[in-house]
Amino acid sequence: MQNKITKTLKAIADPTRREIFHALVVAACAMPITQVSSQFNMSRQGVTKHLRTLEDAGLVLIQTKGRERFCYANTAPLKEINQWLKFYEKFWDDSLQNLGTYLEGKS
Amino acid sequence: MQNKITKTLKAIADPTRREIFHALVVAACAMPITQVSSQFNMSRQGVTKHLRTLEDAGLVLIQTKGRERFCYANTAPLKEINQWLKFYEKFWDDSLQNLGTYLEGKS
DNA sequence: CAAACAAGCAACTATTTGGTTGCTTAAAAT
DNA sequence: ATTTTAAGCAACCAAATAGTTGCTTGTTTG
Repeated sequence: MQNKITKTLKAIADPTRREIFHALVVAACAMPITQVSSQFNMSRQGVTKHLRTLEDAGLVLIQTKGRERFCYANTAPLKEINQWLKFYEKFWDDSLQNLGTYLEGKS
Repeated sequence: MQNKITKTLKAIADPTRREIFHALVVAACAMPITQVSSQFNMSRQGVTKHLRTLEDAGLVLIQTKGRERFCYANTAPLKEINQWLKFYEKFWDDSLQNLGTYLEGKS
């Protein structure tokens, strides 16, 4: 349904999800869901939903071990966002002045 | 209500909005709303709503001239996303291998 | 085996989002 | 001065989102 970059952007557009993702990145080791959710002022199910969104975007990988499900951050999908941004870097710092130029010509 | 980066990310998380933004960037000149909306298979009001979201994120600047409202892209807010990404660049390419290492230690 | 624990599933709710249409206002053109 | 045009506003709608709770399932552990 949604393409990859849209999924990734939507995943990180939510501040709670950015926090969850960040926590997993800095943890540098896999964590079972309960342990993740214990760090947030939210029900386990709430966190699970966010984790699923992140997993769907590939930003979190989950591996089952017995009754536990270990979550781990994967930053790779962020590369695509970086690529997307690269195109617009060319336009940084000259947008406003162009607007000025254009509007002057009009008046 | 929402902080800046969240607004920016939400704005570009929508594919239609990314298209509108892109069209304005490559146009390199300000365009009245009707002209923007003519490029999309959507009502003018639909496009206007998206433009407002983009404007609220600072990605589009709008200046009124008579009965027209000229829209212009401003890429500056993307810098903040770039900053956000920078932190995670450090972790690119080693996420998966760390997971492997961790899980091996567990078994 | 029984108790405790990790997590999934389903149902429900409120809010936000992406879109529409109809009507009004104000500026420009004829 | 009338008509056309640009755009705003408001109301409405369906679908998605962010969250909750209650219950079940399956794995550990005592």
